[in-house]
Amino acid sequence: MPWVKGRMAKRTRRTVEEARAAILDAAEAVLHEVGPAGLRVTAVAKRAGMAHPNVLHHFGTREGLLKALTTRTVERSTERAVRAIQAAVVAGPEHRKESLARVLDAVYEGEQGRLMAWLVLSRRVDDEERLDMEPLVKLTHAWRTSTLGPGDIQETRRLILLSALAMLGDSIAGEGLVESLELGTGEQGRRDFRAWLAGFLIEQIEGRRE
Amino acid sequence: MPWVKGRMAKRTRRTVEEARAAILDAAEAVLHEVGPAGLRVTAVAKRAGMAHPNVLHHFGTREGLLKALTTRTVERSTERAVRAIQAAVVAGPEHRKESLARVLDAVYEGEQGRLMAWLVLSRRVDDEERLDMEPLVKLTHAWRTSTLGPGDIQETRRLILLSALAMLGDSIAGEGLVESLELGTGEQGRRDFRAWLAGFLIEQIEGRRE
DNA sequence: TTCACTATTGACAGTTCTGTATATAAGAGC
DNA sequence: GCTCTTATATACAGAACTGTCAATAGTGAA
Repeated sequence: MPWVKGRMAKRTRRTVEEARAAILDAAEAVLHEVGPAGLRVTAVAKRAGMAHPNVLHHFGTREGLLKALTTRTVERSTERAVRAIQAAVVAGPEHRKESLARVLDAVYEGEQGRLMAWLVLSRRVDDEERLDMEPLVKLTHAWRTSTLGPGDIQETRRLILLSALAMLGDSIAGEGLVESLELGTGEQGRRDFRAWLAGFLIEQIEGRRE
Repeated sequence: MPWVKGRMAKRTRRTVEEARAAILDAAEAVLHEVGPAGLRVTAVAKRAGMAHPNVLHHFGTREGLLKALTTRTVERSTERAVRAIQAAVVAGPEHRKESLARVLDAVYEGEQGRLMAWLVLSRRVDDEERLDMEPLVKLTHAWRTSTLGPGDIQETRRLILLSALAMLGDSIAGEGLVESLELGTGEQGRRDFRAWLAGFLIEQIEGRRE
């Protein structure tokens, strides 16, 4: 049977890598808004500027797309965190507070926090994608001891946990809560809080040093 | 036209209040698992043991159901928090740490934390349902000054923010992160962390008192 | 230029889901 | 008992969504 119905649109042919990246970027934007359960293959395709079967061609199924996106997000997040801490280490002890503030900013910077929150909440991270926190613990503890002298590593672990949970909460509810508590408006209020938190953590560590 | 197809099932007729409560309970359980975007009216009905049009009869639309559930969840959460803090106030200064730990436990106790996380993340709280934190601030500051003497209320606000964000993060990622950081397993690890956090907060406040 | 490969597309099938129309039975009130 | 109200049920319509299939057009290699 000949092929007559409809007129074909112009096609832009990408390499496999380009196509996959474009689709993942689009999926990330969609997921940022509606979360994994609300992610529609058609919406992703539309945002990526292609027909939806092409998305399925590259990722097999909707579920495959979500899995790939989860992997990429987790990798990027841990990468980002490790790099920020390494930067803090080389910055030296005299910039403790600024470095720590920058670490806090970096961990769930921009949309990454919301993405992680969605993925964790829908149990997509933590099952397949167990986070490996050990390098982060080692790095942080090394940084801490190098600037403040020896300390309890369990305490480091707890402080990391506190920071991680607070940053995760911040990326979910930060804007609303900062304003509800009259601690400033919008992004500035959140940055102020993070700066304060950095100082708070360092004071606490110093107070326990002896 | 006569009505012949199918045989009617036994019916249990509830009052409006009972029916609405049963449906909201079912919806809460479903939402706990899959979030607002994943909530299906049919799934709620099945869980509540009724046919799905009955759900729509009571709440109009799927959206109406979600709105009602959001309202109920926000009310319950704030109620719970306020009550826990009031209990802490009457408990007196000698039980500061235990009281604070119990407040932290209560805020997002059980499934409430996950529910709030879903609702905030999908922007269902914060638009219509702006949280009113002022009573909580007042209560907490009164408690703080009554046990520790006068202090900066801005600091109280920041500490509340830190606690709220950490508890929110805890209800989302607590289990996984506590284990990843080797700070205990399961619920016990989280309780330990909350107890430690209570002590941490109080030490910090005392250190800044003078 | 020609050819092979495959990224991309339009059309469609099957399922699922929300919302509606209509019928019925469980109670409440008389 | 009888009637009226309405919570609940079945059946169905229409839309949306995922995944399949076959056709087609870029693109690199021969």
